[in-house]
Amino acid sequence: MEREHPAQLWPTEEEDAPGDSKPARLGRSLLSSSMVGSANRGRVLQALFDLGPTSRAELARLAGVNRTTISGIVQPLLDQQVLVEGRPIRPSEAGGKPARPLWFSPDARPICGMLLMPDAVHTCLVTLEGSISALESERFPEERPQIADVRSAIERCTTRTLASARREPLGIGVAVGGMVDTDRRAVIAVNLAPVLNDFELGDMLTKRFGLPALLDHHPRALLVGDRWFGKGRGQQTFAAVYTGEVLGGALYLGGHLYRGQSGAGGELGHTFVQVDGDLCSCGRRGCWETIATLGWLRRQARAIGIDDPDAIDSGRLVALTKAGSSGAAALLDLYARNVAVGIANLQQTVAPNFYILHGDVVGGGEFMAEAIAGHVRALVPSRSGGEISFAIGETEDRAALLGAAGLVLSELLQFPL
Amino acid sequence: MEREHPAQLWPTEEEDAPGDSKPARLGRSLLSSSMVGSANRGRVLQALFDLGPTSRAELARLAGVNRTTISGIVQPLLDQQVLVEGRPIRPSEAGGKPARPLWFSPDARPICGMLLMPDAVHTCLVTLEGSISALESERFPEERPQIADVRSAIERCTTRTLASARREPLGIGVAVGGMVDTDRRAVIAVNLAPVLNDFELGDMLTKRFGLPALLDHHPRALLVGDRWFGKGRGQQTFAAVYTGEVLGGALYLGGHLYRGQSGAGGELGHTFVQVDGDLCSCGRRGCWETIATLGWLRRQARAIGIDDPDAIDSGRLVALTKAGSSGAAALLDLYARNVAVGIANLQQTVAPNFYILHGDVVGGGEFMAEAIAGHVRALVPSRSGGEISFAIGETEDRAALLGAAGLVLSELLQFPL
DNA sequence: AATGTTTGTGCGAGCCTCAAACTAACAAGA
DNA sequence: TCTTGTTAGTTTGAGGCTCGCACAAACATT
Repeated sequence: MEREHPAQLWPTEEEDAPGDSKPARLGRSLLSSSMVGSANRGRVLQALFDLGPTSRAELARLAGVNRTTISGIVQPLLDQQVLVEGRPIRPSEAGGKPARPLWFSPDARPICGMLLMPDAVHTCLVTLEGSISALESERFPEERPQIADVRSAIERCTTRTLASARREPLGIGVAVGGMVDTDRRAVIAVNLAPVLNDFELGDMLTKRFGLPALLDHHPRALLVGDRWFGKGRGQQTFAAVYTGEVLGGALYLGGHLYRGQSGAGGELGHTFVQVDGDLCSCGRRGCWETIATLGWLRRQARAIGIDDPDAIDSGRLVALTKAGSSGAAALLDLYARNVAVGIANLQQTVAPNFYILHGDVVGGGEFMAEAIAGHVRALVPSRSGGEISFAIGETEDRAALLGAAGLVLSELLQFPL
Repeated sequence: MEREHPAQLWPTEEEDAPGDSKPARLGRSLLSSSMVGSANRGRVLQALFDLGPTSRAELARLAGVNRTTISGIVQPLLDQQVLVEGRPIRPSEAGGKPARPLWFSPDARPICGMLLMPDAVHTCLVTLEGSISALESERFPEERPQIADVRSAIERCTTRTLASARREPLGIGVAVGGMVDTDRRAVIAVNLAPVLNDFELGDMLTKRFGLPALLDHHPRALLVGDRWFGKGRGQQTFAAVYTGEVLGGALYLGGHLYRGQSGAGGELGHTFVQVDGDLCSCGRRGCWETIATLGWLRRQARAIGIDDPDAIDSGRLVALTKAGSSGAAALLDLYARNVAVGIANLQQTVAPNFYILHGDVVGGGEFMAEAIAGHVRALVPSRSGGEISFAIGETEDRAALLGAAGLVLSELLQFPL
């Protein structure tokens, strides 16, 4: 792996150091001509992601700019082997010079994606085309792991993955199954793994591997994975919703990943849907998590006498329903309704209008998604311009790692205006 | 009122006509040099709003740009009398040439603010400094009003207000007490005033008065009023929450007013906080409106035997509590808690961290706001970087009209990047 | 009166996009 | 086969904008 300049996709601005010494910014500061260059380069690349292989002329038409502009932006990217020209496309019957579609080079620098869970770490390389390779995993010691164990496990895993990279990765993106401070790039807390509390993983990775590193929590990573590599491709506004043992969500609003202060927001699991309802693990009452998690589903399954209730999930529930179990059908409907309640609230609050479902629901397939969609539509007062649509995310393992890589991509493509 | 070029604050771009003929945009299209000019002009003006009167050198320092850049931006604005130079400020003891603070000229073109309620219309002029003048009102006929009556009432009212304008206003902003389609600039529906349903007010105003006209619903107008003229001045992310006979909210996220598809979003009143709870006016059960409106408060007041329960509101509730009524104190606490539930959900979902309270709560003053704030803080799981703060908005009449004017201002200052 | 400091203004350089002209590569038809 | 029409991509010069530098203006201090 030869050594390259750290950030060449969006070249050589000195990045705002964490301890930014500049005085409080005026809004965000003003634009300069060179920023226009960076921003437009990012937008062209983003358009390529959204459209798939596209010629310069087509890009120029869609953007409403001059062809020469696109050529000027694209040429350096071709030189850097970020992009390549595909084979000429037959012109229409009107004739004309064949267009050469541009697409991401397989030889472009990859991104390292990392998934940090309570019990293990997974790493891989992701190309700009969205293919995964060099997948590695490392489990943490089960008995009272020390932070040193965790650090060395992460280091080993990452080292193995990076060894497969032919070019230096653009950065490392980490999806964390817990709370994250995106500013400090640190893990705040991970349920069931107190060893990870207050763990400055971002700094560690940057120091150890000399690469930019970004952390975010799991649902937000799923969202950006969907945005660049999945069903959210090309969407300007949508939400990702994760269900399972816990609930979470993330928002992509007006072409930007939304993060609240230091990465808050999207903590949907602990919104109230049943004031003074059942006790939640957070100590409050009536959180959405009390009625829409797998834990709730298991309790209900047991109550109505479904076989092996501890192993119930959307997949089995759909199978039982299709096999004719009326009890399962009723439970599925109630579960779908309960999930839909939280989504309906999100729809009323920010109206993303498009939802990508992740987690347990994926196992239930289209059937489950349709059940939820139906309830959401019934629970949201109708409104003009408000068709609500749903999609199912990638399978769990791929989604999270693509998402982790997507965090880096978001940072590279979204020039901060 | 002499005739001027329609949009001179942000001068002479041909605006995107409503029936924009350009093909589907690439994300949003690329930046050009001239857009940099417009965007930077907008940002400088925004900074002036946020900072108050400020010299060129100071602006340049805060923005981290060259002084000449600011001079270049500001000079045309001085020529157009958008800005004026204030009197020189004494230099510090270090000496130096006295700075000349820039501020909005009282002779700058004003904005026409309009508030459309079920029973009446109110109009006024708002200067860029935020002062209100030429206030006019017109009531609609009480018995079965026809749309023609409403149109002529609005025209008369607007004409009287505009007659007082020394320069042609920059535009007309309308706050509507009901549902709005911001794209079509039309009223969709107003509770209790079916005559207003599907009323294309924006087009009518533009045709009749030759001015740009913008509509938005009431809570969103309150938010932008706060942003430019009120407690939200200079904030990058915050929320406005309206309580009273109905509930509503609006979001300012990352320096931009947030609108969902065709102006949805912020319809907090019909988020679920009590699944299968009391029947709501919308036909669903357990909406936030069933536990946090004045209607709920009146029912509770009657139930516990408070004097004149039909006239209860935050103001009286606080007064009774301070006078020592334990029943009122308990009711106040419950009311504050119920309001806090919806805010806590909003905090968990988008984490704006700063809330400006409008509507009934304003009458209860700091006491009421503190009660709500306390409950919100208790209802939100604690989290790093998450101090939640509250402010009380302007009194109802001023807030809505300033907000309506703020809609126009947002459009002028936020150059769409 | 001299010195130091800060504000605001010309001037040329650099970066970026745009318009127009030009070359390259194809289809269709005489 | 040759001409015409069409589309893709490149070259070149013009115009906008910001930046750095130098300079005049206006103040405080000594």
